[in-house]
Amino acid sequence: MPRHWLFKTEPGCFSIDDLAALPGGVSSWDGVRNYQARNFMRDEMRQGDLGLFYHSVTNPSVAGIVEIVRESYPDHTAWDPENNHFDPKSTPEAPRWFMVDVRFIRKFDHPVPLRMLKGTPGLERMELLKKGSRLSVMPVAEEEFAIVCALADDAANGL
DNA sequence: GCCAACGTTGGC
DNA sequence: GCCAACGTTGGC
Repeated sequence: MPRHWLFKTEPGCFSIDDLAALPGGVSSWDGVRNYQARNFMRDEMRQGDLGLFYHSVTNPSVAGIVEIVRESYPDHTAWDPENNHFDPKSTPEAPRWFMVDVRFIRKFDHPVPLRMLKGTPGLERMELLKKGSRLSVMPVAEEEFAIVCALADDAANGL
């Protein structure tokens, strides 16, 4: 049974259009430097799982859907002193940070705004909506995933 | 720009 | 192990 996830990113840094423009629409989800988020990627994500692609900060909203196409492997950007996410405590021999590869599936014609999620029945317990939630990678319940997709389709149909 | 909430660091 | 200080995230 595939699980569902949410990937958070600032669109000014990496947007769903950026992902869609890559060859095959595939990108590694590198740069995560939070242990809880890492553990989700390293231990729980499986090929074929689906994820919501969330834009934070500017027009906070769910922008589309991605799929996990490669399970976790070491995040080599942690080894590069020139990289913004460099971490000297991570080495090729003892990698500390991990990432998965995601593939672009779909961009919503009408992104689902955060403020709409907040008022939608069935999403009360969504991790994203919890006060002070700052996780950049988090699980999403199957029902929650379906509700968000339905909201996007409703918006596309002018409802 | 503001500020609440969070994770990490480091002194003790 | 505790906790204050700090830097960061992210909504508004």
